[in-house]
Amino acid sequence: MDYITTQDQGSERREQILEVALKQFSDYGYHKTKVSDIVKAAGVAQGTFYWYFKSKEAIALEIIHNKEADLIAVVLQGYRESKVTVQEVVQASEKLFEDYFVFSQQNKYFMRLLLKGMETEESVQSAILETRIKLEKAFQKNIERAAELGILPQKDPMVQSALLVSLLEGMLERWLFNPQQGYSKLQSQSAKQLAKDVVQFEFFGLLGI
Amino acid sequence: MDYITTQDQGSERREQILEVALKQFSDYGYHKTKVSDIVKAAGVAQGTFYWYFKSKEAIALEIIHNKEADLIAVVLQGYRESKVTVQEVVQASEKLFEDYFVFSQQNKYFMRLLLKGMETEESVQSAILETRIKLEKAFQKNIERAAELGILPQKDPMVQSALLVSLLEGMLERWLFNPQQGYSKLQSQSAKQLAKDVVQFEFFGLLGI
Amino acid sequence: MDYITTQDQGSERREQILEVALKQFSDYGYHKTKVSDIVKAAGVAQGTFYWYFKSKEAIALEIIHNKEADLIAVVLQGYRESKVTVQEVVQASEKLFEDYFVFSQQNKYFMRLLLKGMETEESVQSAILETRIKLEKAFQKNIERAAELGILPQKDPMVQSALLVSLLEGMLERWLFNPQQGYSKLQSQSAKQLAKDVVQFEFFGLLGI
Amino acid sequence: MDYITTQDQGSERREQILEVALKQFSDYGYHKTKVSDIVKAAGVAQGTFYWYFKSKEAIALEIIHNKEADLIAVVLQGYRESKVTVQEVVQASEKLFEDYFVFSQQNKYFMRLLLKGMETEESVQSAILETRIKLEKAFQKNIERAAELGILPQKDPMVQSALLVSLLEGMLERWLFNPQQGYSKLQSQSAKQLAKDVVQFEFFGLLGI
DNA sequence: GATGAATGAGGCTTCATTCAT
DNA sequence: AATGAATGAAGCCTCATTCAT
Repeated sequence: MDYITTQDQGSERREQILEVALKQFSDYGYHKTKVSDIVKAAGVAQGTFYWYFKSKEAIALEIIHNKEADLIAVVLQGYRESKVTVQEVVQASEKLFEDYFVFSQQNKYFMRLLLKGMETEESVQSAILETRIKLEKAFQKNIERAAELGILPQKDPMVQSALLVSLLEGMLERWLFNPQQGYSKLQSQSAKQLAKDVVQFEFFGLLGI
Repeated sequence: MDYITTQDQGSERREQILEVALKQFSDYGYHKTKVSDIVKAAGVAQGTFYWYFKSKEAIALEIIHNKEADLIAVVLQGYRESKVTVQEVVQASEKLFEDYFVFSQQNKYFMRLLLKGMETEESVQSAILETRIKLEKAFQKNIERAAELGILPQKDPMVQSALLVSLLEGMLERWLFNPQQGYSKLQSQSAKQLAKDVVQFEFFGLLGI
Repeated sequence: MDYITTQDQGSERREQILEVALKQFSDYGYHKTKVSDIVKAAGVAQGTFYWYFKSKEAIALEIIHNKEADLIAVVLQGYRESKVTVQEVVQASEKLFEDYFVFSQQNKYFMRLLLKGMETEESVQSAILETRIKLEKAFQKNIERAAELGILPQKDPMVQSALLVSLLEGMLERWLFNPQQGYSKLQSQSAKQLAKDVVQFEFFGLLGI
Repeated sequence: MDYITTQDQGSERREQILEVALKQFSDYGYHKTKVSDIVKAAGVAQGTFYWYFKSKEAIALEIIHNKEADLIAVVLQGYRESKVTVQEVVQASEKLFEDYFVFSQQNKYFMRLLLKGMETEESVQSAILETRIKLEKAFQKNIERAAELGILPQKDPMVQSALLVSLLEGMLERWLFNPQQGYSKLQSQSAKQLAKDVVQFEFFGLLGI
């Protein structure tokens, strides 16, 4: 007989409500997701929601903050080793982008919130925006390092990271979220293949080799 | 001496409500924009809104459809003349992107709706999505033509237009909409300069000349 | 060339609005009939309605009062001559009921208002009720006279007229107004035949000769 | 000692709202009865209404359906035993009519809805009409049986039941619902006495024995 | 911890009526 | 006389949040 303590059963419930809320926010948006929907899907009573969370806004905020660190970690980790040749940088980029796409695949709902930026309270909006900025900063830092090493031409790194992240986010959106026409070929690609396409374009543009 | 007829004064009211609504939808989103807010800002009574529009949903739909054609026209027009050298294509691209950014600047609120894709009724959502798809299709067609002419390498034009539009939309977002930190340098650029940056990256990538 | 004065053209409009309103009140009821519906059907502008009538309530009141006198006249006229034999009374009744049904047929919409007693303002309600009471009083007076002449047994004339009018109104409703099942045979009857049925029942009951 | 469970307290609230709504619908009609009136009279908040009922229309429908079965049962039960003489049939009729009037007295508000047929949504209208048709069918069936047994002359049973129900409904209206003049004597009668009057007229008419 | 009934502010919309022309 | 745009009170309903148990 295992002595399962009940002390963290609440925790489990909490986790479950969080998950359900994330999915619904992502699928239907913040306003169209009613607290009553969340509790129904989570199989708890309406009051229970408010035992665990102060408000609908609070749970949204928590959802954002929860995964922020994980996402940033993916990017920062991607550049840890120093590289010296273009070849190495390209390979590192490929690896990084793949990680980014894999993470997005595994955290589809979260990423949709981040990109589609739900229409919600100021506080949540800000949280989303900040996360995205942090992410872009992480990319920017790496571009700067590569420029210092003479691997990349010396151009405005802010603009370059903006271009790069635009690429990543745009492709991610089309790959994971756009349900309909046109992108079926894209959607059947693996994260690795998608990363390759982006890297190719990133470094060499349309005319590229 | 012009005899200004009063006959379209009603039309003016209508137009004014449309404008106010567009701005508010763009600034605060669909759900947070109350009909009562719109009429207050437009200086008319609540009932007046319903004299001109069937519902809140209807005005949103009309807003989208209103400018769709204009936007598409900008892109289609951009490629009318045939080009034969890379130089010409690059220049044409620059011109096109500039037009796109200028249009966006002049229709800032509309473009924000399009990109941030407000959380709203199905019908409006679809209208937005369709507009974006049409836009991308327009770009795709031109890439295909350039490939046929041997100006661009023969790659998947769907992926290439997706990459391109990602670039444009991402930069547009950072240029026009992101109110805060980091993008001040970007935001002070002219549409022309921004177009140059994007074209440079588009054709030659990070490593480009 | 006829010199049609335009002075009563307004009158015509007025009449037309009255007619349209009567039909709509009867068909859809007071509350479900909107002033905007009436004017649409009458082919005039919304403001025109209020040139002719003080309010929606006022037009309803006028409609009721308009035909009240006609209806009462039908009943009072029915008993003008003195009768001395049962035979004569029965024949007179038959004639009277036929008149009543014919009038109802010709004033279908008005009679429906009277019987279904629309859900409306107090004042209109009262007007309807009063009309019905006047009608019943007219019947009652005649029953009293017949009783005095020894033609009818001396019973409570109030109850008898109530019974009689119940009969008339109930059959009228089923004959003219009930659109559906069961009454098709009834509905194809003439006013004369219907009057016969009612008179038969009135004087002799179910067991009657 | 009774252990009154609190489990159906919610049910009590529901019941109370139903009752209040029935009374108000009956007294003022469907449209003039506002949901805000109902909850005020019931002493609950506006939202509470919508916890128990989907809409104003839904509660009206439920009210109708609730008592329909009871009413039909009264009529059907009235004729269960077989009768062979006129005397027996008359007595059975008297009993049945009395039951009908007693039920009506006890369900005054419901019966008013049924007879005055409130101006409301299609669905409720239909529910009311159907109930009335079922009732008349029940009467018709019994008249047919009496005719088969040779107790009543062979005439059109549809017409006869129509006449009969007209009588019952008309008298009920005057007995229970007409607040004013003229019917005071009627209104002070017992259900039994009223039933007698109607039966007398039903079988023998004005001239009756 | 958990329930679900209860709350009430506030949103969208309708519609009788008024007003400027 | 006539128009039709404009008004605003008021109705139905939603839904985040609270409360008694």
